[in-house]
Amino acid sequence: MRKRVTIEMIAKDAGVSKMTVSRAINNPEKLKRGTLIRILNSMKKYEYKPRFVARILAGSRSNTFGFIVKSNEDFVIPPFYGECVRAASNWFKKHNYRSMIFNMSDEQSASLFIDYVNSGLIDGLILFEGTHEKSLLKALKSNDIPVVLVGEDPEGTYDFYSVSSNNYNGARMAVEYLIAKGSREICYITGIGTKPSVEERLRAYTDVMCEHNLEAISVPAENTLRGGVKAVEELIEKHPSFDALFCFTDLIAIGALRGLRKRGFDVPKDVRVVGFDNIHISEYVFPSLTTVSQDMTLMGEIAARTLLQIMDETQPNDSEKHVKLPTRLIIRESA
Amino acid sequence: MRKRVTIEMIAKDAGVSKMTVSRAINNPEKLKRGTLIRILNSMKKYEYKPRFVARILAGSRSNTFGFIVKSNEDFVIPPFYGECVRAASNWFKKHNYRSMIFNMSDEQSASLFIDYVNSGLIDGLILFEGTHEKSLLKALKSNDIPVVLVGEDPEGTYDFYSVSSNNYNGARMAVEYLIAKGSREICYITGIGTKPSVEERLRAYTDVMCEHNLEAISVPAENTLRGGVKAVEELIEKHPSFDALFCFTDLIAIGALRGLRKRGFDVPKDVRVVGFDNIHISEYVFPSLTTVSQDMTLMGEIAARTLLQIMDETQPNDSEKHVKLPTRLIIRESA
DNA sequence: TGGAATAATGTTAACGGTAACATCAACAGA
DNA sequence: TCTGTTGATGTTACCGTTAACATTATTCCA
Repeated sequence: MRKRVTIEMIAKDAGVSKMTVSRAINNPEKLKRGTLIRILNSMKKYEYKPRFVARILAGSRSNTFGFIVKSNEDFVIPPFYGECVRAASNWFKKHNYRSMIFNMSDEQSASLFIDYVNSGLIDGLILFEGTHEKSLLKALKSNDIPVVLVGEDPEGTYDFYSVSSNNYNGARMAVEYLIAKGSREICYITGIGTKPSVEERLRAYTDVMCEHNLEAISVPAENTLRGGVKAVEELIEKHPSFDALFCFTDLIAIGALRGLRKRGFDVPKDVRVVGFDNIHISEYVFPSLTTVSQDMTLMGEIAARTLLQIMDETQPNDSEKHVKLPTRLIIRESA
Repeated sequence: MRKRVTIEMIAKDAGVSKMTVSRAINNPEKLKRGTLIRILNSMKKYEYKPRFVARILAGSRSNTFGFIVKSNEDFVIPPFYGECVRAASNWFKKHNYRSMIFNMSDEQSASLFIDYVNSGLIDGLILFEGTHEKSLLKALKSNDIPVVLVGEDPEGTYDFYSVSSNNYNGARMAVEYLIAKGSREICYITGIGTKPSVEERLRAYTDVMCEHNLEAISVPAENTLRGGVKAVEELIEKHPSFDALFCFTDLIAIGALRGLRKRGFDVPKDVRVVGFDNIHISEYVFPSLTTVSQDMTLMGEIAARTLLQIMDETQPNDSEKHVKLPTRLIIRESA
């Protein structure tokens, strides 16, 4: 490998000082036309690329945003995040920012990642649920890194921006729909933990059931395909007479479909099933899944836009600090 | 935000020179016990974290590996990669290396990413199929970055290491199984492009069909769920009498299941379906998918191990430069 | 006990950029 | 013609670390 091309070599070749080359890169409008052209030619000739880490050390922005995700046993990037990552990435790219994805599955990876943050390698972050490591949040706050939480809005100590869905209304729609369809013994497979999404959807379910004088029965499940299978088995054991299932997520619901089939239940004839999230594959499983759709594309766009605004110092006003988007019920074959 | 803690402050606090602090971090065994302890205490007291970019600029390794993936319309990280990313990540983590994921969907993202490579921010890379951008490969080669290609083994100009499966044998097994089951009009939904995986599986299919004096009929499809649906529609139009489908990937196969059902075909009674990859969700769809399994976990481990070996200069010998792993036929409900 | 070998630490100069200030040329207005 | 202003470029210092070499302290053995 030949020697690295540095700004110094370009300066010499173009017959100017380093600083003038630096200006050609960062403030081209401040140079005389002829000088600029000469420098650009030299840069092309040597295939010069400024060295990222040197710029950052000298105090520049990195123009890089990151996504922090938590993988589960089914997917490295849970499909629920997918659309959002895609939309935000596109937004960043359009504004000439890089973006990258970090998998934060444990404390160790958090600490490794914090090095990045502390070094100025990251200008802003989108965090998904399950990645709110305390040490990470602290590092982000103390480095003053703009953050947007997506999908979950924990009104925590750190007061970051957030974009999420109206979980309560979404879950209500689902349960009310099942009741309208004629289901009476509707069980709920809920999520694990004390996240707002878990609590709000559960509350909606119990509220609606209560309003209709129906018994609310819920079992918890890991947010995975297997979690759905296991929860169904538990339900069949404890409450074999249910005629509908509302599930905390599509992943669980797809697992539930499999669990039901294994035990000989027909969906939707014997049991109606409704999920939450509307991940892409839900349209393709059999029976295709009736579900509550979160507008992940919009969430991604809003998150990205918010980060860019924070960086431009045109901070969105506080009323937009915690955005909650409406959900839609998508009716397919499973209910 | 208070002022950054630098190595200088630690040096002063511990009453030593910067260099000694640097040694405490990088070669603690070279210091006198007392000095080391004093320095460690100071570091803890000030919560000192060395600044990543400064180390790299001064010539250190980044201890960071990257995955380059190409998202499709269904997933940001195609599930096929998933297990591999997970396995390799764990391997890296165990050896105290960071890893991160880059989505390389177009030329622009390639050029942004190349900045990273040129800066020394990346010590090694795992590339998945579809990410072999020419400009990227060139940058990797000229920066002497260790690379392992996973899943595809294009014997290209750059001669990188690779880990892939024996596509030919895998596909043969699938088609022979279908024939053994009694299928005769077996169509193949093939992939797009001239990748080895596409060519080898297609060749295996035509070879087996030919050996049994059966007509080989194939249609191409995008490697997505929708691609599977569309290909089935095309087949029904052109060759409505098929009794089995072999698909280039599970994603296509799952799409095909949906397409078949829409047209009233029962799987496996009317049509047997076999996929390729054994992605996690294939076990959960209905009917669960019979498929050719690639050992992605092992591929990930081998890829990670290879990278580490290259860095240790204990380069694996050339016989291991292009690893091809065996595949297994996983029999489930769809065939 | 002295001198060589070795261990422990210090000093200097990079790494490759940019900020802040300095300089110089060109031009306008008095 | 002189001076003030502006525009274009150069100089110096610094970002925070490590490599390479220099120095000093310690140990070992004749």
